[in-house]
Amino acid sequence: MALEEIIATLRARGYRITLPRRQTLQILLRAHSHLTCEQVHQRLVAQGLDVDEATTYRTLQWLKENGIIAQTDLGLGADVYSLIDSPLHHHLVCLRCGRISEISDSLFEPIRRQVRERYHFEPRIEHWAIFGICAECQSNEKGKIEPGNHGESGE
Amino acid sequence: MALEEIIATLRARGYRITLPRRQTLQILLRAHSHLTCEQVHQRLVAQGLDVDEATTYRTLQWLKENGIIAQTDLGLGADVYSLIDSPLHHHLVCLRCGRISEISDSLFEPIRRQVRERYHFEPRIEHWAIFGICAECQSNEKGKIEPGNHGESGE
DNA sequence: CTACATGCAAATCCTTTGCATCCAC
DNA sequence: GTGGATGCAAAGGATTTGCATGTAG
Repeated sequence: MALEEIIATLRARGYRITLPRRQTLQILLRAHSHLTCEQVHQRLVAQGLDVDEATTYRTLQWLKENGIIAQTDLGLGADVYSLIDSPLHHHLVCLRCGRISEISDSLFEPIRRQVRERYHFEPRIEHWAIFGICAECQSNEKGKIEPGNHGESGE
Repeated sequence: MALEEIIATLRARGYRITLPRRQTLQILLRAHSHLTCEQVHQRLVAQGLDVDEATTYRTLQWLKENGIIAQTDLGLGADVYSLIDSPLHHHLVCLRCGRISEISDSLFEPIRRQVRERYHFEPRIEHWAIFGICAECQSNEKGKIEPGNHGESGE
């Protein structure tokens, strides 16, 4: 979906289109990846827009409520925000090394269908993180935190 | 898994078994559901154990690192902690009314398998929340936040 | 005994909020 | 003109941390 198209939709819903809102949206459209609020804010400032970070939080919240972007916890401390555009994608996050990789949305289709059919629940699975251990860390430190294994220290 | 069995495992890993640790574990074993750190702490105090909440956070962290419990964000503000015991279960959380319902782990088996096979990634899907709109809210306020629909206000 | 766990209190840090001002419509 | 959006600054609240003390092994 193009910028002006989204803008028009939001305007049609009765919202006011301000410069902070327009530019925030533009940044997310161009990003092609997820960004923290802080990162979005930094880019806004870099573009010469003297906007407050609280406003950026409010704008992101608003875009989320309007189904334009998704909010995700990737274990980075701060949540990330990303455009909901097709094709959807999700992430694998390694609990050991922190590496984040991308996975296809197709894996989630079965679970979406079953949740709809069996529970009559409409799932919003737009940008997810699956935590676990990546291939590399599996070979490096086999099942270090597996229950039943023998670890060594509290940290 | 029984209390003493878990204790023995942890002791074998070289950890010290203190009263706060033993009783925290006991509370989680008896709970048969998820609890926030605050709730765990309250129960510890109610049992007459004058433990600090910071210690409770540390204990929960430790149990998590040792694969005994899972930590989940159910959208309640604070994360919840629950024993990893079979059969696993997960939750549907309604974004409208907040209702939380339980779903079977079997829905997740396909995605676990595919993540393992296709990405050689070992997923830790122990206690998840799927956010979305429950059946009741769907009929009450059809697709209020669907992209493409016409909502009304910022709040 | 000695290192690890705890108590206490303060700090962190993401996120939200109150209120006066401003501006999109 | 008017109500919604923003700036500013401060609060909020879950979680973490530093350090002295206590205690499990």
